[in-house]
Amino acid sequence: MATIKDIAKLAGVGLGTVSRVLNNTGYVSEETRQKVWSAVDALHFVPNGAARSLVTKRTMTLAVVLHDLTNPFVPGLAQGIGDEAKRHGYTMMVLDTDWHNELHAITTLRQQAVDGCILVSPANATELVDKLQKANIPAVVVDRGEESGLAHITVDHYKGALEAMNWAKQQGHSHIGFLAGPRGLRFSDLRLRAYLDSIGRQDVSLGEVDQQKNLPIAYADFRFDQGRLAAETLLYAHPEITCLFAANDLSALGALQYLAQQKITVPDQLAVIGFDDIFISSLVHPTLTTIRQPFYEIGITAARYLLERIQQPDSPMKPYMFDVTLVVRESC
Amino acid sequence: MATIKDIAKLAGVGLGTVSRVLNNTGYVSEETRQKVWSAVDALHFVPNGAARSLVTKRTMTLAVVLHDLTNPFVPGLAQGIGDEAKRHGYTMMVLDTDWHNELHAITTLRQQAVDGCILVSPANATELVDKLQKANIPAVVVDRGEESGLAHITVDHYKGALEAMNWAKQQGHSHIGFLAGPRGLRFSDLRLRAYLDSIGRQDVSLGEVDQQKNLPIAYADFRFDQGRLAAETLLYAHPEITCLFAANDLSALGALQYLAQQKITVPDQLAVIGFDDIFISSLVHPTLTTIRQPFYEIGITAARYLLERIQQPDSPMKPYMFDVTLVVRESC
DNA sequence: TTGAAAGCGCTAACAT
DNA sequence: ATGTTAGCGCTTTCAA
Repeated sequence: MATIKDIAKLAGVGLGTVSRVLNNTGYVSEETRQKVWSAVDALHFVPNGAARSLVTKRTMTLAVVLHDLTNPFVPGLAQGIGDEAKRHGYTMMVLDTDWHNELHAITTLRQQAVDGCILVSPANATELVDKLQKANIPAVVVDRGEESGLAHITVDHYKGALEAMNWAKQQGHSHIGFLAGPRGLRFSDLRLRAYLDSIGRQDVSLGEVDQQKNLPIAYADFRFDQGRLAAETLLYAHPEITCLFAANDLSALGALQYLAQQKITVPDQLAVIGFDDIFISSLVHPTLTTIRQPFYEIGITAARYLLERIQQPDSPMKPYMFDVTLVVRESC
Repeated sequence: MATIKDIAKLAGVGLGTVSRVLNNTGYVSEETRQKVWSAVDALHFVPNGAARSLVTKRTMTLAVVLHDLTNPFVPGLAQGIGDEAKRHGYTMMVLDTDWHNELHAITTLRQQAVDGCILVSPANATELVDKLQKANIPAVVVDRGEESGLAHITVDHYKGALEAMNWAKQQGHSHIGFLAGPRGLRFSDLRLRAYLDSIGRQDVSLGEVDQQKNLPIAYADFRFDQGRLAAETLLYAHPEITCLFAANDLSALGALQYLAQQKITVPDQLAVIGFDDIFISSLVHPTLTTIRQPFYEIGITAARYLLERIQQPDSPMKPYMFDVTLVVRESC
């Protein structure tokens, strides 16, 4: 591998000049510039990133810490981040924590010295961002940390769930069951809160939900197979239900499958409405009415925001709240 | 940020000793070892990857170059790679080329100096691997480069397509149409070849296919919407068809959607069989009969193979050919 | 078993 | 406008 020393020798100039040409900094005459570039071409020279990072303290790498690559909303998000990163000359590093090892990921980040980091709905945002801050790594959180004043981007989950409920009511449904996501995840809780408010149970706090056995709520934990089971449980316990609102599309899809097997027609006998608008939702039969989150745009924005914070670490933090859209299809 | 200098000072030892403790190399007395580690803990020291890379020439990073993060088979593959990489202390870097810029990605790789690279069905494998070789970056190709003696991993596409066809025939279908993938992609061509052979047209070379206007083949280019159109075209031109074999699940799903809209019942009026077994395929109605590729395992193997080649660059290359499995569901 | 010193390839400050 | 020099933080000889 050629080094700038080789380039300098071949071009007959000093080390500093080569560096100046490579980085377009300082004054270099057109003539020497040419000489350097042709030496670069001749030797197929590519600067050594490690050496460069060592002195500049920049790696031109962004990290994305996420929980599960196969989660259907992740690819769109990651693509947005990657595209925007590339546009600015950055590379994207992906750390899949598999819902644990978040701290381990942070250690990796510190070693690899990424310039910044996007945390996708981390389990413990505050702690992670704190650790990153100590290591001087700017971070942006997606769908978390709203309370704690971190740099974050989110979606109006509450409003989205409310819109879904309103649409269902508008379709004439007065008994709507809820397939809840995991408790403790903020955006999951927000959707649950909206559901409760919408059915007129503002009086029930999130902590009390589990005591209220008569509420038409079952936990599907955002998962397909749990969605099937939860739908079954819920319909058995609450035969009066005419519509299921699922906290995410995947569990709605599970419910849909269960209903198809039971020969329950959708939406005639039972309507279903989801949340997310993942790709699959427009393909299943019946197609799923849902709330769309603009994942790709969120990714773009997250990357852009992070890049800003990298350049100006103490610029004031702006809140980003994405709006969601009701996508009406066949299921409700 | 603390450096080993700080550690050395605090622990009252020399630089080399700290390094030896950190890397578990050479002899260090238990006592000094303790002293060093407690200094490390006290200062929250994390070694600087760039400095380390600069001297060791290793970055502990693997790159994955792929074309489209949102392609449904990618997440499983990437997860396999990432998991195996993590198990060996490596980090995964993802480069999404969006079907062009492959060469640009290579430049990034050279700069960031990854230790190795997995190319997922690159458009021009030989050229890329050649460039990487010149930069001393070991590479493993997934689904490409079989001809050219590169380190590669593939799936028995030919046999898989044959199995799909045999199953269709076994179900009593004698007029089977083909929704082809893009031409020129090796694994796409292999599936087409198997189709032709299976309908007894060994005489038609791949180059001649387009001249043979009477063949029941339409191009769906692996895409959902093209799958819809291709199904329509094909059924119009060849009403005798009773079964559609799609070169991948996504286009099969497109065909399925078209058929549902036309109130053509599947599999009674028309059977459909796909290739890939992406997640969605088990969720649509009717569920899709298809050929399963073990994406996660392929990812694991690709990473493991790459790691081997990193350790022993001139070890003999082993061919890896994954078997596929017929997954019988409702559509055929 | 340990400390000292050289050097990885580059940038940036300082001369010239 | 250009060459020289001093590190960046670490590993790795080489002595001791």
